[in-house]
Amino acid sequence: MLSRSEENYLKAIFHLRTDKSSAVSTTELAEHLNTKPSSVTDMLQRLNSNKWVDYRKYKGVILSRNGEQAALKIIRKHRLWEVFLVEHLNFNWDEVHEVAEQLEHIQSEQLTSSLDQFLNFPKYDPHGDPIPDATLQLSRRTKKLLSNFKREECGVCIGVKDSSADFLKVLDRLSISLGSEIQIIDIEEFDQSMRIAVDGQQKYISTKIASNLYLNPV
Amino acid sequence: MLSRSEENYLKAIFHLRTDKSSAVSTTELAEHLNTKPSSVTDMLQRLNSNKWVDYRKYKGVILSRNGEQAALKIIRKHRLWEVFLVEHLNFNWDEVHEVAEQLEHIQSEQLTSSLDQFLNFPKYDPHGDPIPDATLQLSRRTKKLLSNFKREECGVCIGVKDSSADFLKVLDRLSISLGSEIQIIDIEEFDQSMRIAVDGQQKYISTKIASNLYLNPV
DNA sequence: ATTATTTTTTAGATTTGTCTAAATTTATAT
DNA sequence: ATATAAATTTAGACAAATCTAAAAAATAAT
Repeated sequence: MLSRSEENYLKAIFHLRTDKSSAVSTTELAEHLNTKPSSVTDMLQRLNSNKWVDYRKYKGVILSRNGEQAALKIIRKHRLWEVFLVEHLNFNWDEVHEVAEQLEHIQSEQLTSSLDQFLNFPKYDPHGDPIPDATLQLSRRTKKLLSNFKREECGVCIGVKDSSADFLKVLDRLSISLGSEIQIIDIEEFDQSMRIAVDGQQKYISTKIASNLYLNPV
Repeated sequence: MLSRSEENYLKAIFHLRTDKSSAVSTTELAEHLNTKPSSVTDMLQRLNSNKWVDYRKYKGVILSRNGEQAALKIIRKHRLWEVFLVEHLNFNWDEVHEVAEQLEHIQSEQLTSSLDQFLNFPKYDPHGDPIPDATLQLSRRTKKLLSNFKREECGVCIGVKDSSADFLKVLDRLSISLGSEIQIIDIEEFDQSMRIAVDGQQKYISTKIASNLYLNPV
């Protein structure tokens, strides 16, 4: 069985690899996990000898089939708990992460599947990220950064790229949440900042905000 | 902050001390925690130097004020989660313990208090044990073992002494659960076995069963 | 009250996960 | 192509939590 620390490494490798699709480097992992490169090397050697990852000296690491399944299980639990915290315990979406980091390590198949059922088999978590189902499949949908939209185009907010508390607070202030309908009214030539309508209400947002919001085009 | 292992020691001392009210011995703790006496000694010395317990060589250990508060916090979380699992995730009362053992270590004041509220501030867990409230007070009520009742007396089932899966299964089979009204119809002189009525239905039970069921006399 | 037995503690070793400092390999720059 | 810088690994150490085996203290038995 995987230790908590091993689980965190697998999860980190998964997250760092999804966009990059090349091997993950020791330094990257060390930064992401707030630890030292030498500690990462040690752990990767252990995970490699137990076949959770494919790691080669100086060449970085990728998840094995087993490792990826294990990572998906943890992510599934993490995201289900986030839904529970927001929908039933009235957490704000910027308060859930820290607690979900702990809850994701609880070991009980029965707990995970009952929770899934209790929550009505949600497909997305409160940040719009997909929740692996019981067979660990992720649902995909087209998502496009708001910053890549053109004048007059429309979309529904389905997720965030940056999920830091700071950014989520900005969204709260702008009354933007998952499901908000957003229309691009105008784009400033000078700095690409945008005038948009959020569920009818006009707002003005910076490029930085626009480039961290995912919309599903309509 | 307490490690998971330290938390388990505090909880064990609390549980072993409630009935006994004398100091808890090293061997007792070792058995209860499935570990060796030498490991217990090590840990008690550490807990003692951090003022969680009052431990003296060869004399056993009791909780300090701090230690008792810490133990009550863990017990509060454990029992709240048990209520959640049974009432909302359809766990049977013999399936909750193992999972609650993990959930009790999650650190988040906000989580505990929101969960308490979500569950409507329950005073007792699914085994009838009292849940410490936000100020860590336990509600008390008179409870008497069924085996101490006399012919024709009545009571409401409010808890179990033995909460092993085996015993809880027996109770399921007898349709005895928390809140069941029980009347003693007859007691066999020979072996103290009992004929009782559970919510009107007559049943025959052994002394061993009777001496593990708590009733609130009416 | 001595001896024998049981309980408890100490000493020393082990595993996991981490660290620092030094050595090695890879990448970059002239 | 070689020197320099950056990234990575190795070696050795440490803390937490455990273990076994041996020593010490407390308890029980004669």
